[in-house]
Amino acid sequence: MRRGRPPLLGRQDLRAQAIRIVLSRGYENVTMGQIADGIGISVRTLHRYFPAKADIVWDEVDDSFDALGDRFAQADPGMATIEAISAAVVEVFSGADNDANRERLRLIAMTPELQSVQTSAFLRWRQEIIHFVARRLGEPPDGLRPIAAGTAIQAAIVESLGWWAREGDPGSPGEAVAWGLRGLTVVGGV
Amino acid sequence: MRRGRPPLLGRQDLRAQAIRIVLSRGYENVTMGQIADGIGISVRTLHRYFPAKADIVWDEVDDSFDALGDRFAQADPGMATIEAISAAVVEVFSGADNDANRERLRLIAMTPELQSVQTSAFLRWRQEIIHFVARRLGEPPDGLRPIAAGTAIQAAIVESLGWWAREGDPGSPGEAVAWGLRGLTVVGGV
DNA sequence: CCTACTTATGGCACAGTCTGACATAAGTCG
DNA sequence: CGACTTATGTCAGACTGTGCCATAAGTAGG
Repeated sequence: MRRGRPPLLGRQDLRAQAIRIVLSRGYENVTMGQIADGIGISVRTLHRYFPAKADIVWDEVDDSFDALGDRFAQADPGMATIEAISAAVVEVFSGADNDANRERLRLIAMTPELQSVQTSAFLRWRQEIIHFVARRLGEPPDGLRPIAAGTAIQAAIVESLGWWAREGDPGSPGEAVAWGLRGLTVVGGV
Repeated sequence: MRRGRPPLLGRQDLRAQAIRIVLSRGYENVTMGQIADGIGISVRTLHRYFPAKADIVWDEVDDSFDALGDRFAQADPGMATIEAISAAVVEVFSGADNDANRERLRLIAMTPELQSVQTSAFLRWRQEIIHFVARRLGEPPDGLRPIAAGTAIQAAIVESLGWWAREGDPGSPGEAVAWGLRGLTVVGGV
């Protein structure tokens, strides 16, 4: 059996409760202490699960990593790179709860501290995209072009999601991403 | 005449001294208190000139804004959007001191806290690019495609500069940016 | 049951960033 | 000289984040 003292709450529950509190009061208006109190744990424990406050909001992205990686692996080799990435993101988002996502993404889009992300989740996601681009270009993942293009694509995706959340666009988040990435190719050609 | 008590040091001198201290000891190894002591001013005053610690490093970018905006205004209408932006950035950087720039950019590239930027300078710069893209696309500056593409292009530029500084690339920073942005168009087409 | 071990949690102190309120210094203008 | 204006300094405080150590709550084995 599993040794040691069992956690009071699973990571999922913890995250759900924390996000609920953050959404209800606003990211900048609530402190880690208030979040911890609301959940019923100590601040120290909260910080152990989420090293940075921003991780509370971004960490949920972790769940879509495996899915995204799988989509990349299965991507049609004949499909253009950006199209393949767009398709993968669209699929990952199509299964998600749009209303909950919109609320969380709007929070990110409207909170500067959350937009400038160096969270572990965000970095892992970027690496995934960079490696995919590198394979497509046939270049090493630490080369200039994969890094520059991968980072740019990630930025476009995040910005598209933010725009979708801010504007209250009637479509799905996946559609917004597809549009945004297509805008990238248009600019590249024009 | 100018009323009130004159500043002890101009903003330029302040910034130069602060950057010198940061570069010599490392961004994360030096505190605002140590920087203030090194200059000979109080921490509070230092914070008044640079609201965030990251501004000390990024603020110098401000100087190239007007130049960048001018280049955009003079850009050849027949030139492709990315080419025009690339050319403008190259020109702005060609006049700069490469060694000093490399040192500062390497600091940014190797300090996570400096890469995730929401500094005022960075945001102004982004808006400049977004507006240029919007004019080229004939779309409003708050539309999805200009925002997504503009943000992506800025990310590619910054990432290219970081790569150039990290790798010790023998070329100029402008060349690295040109390469990185070209990689963006390649991915868009492939 | 009792002991050893393992893991989660809590409490505490602390460094560091950043802000607000207020006093003080150093100029100009009349 | 006195009124005004601007820059600086001092102080207290909130907040994030980390290290250290004690404690709680389980399991495994005698």
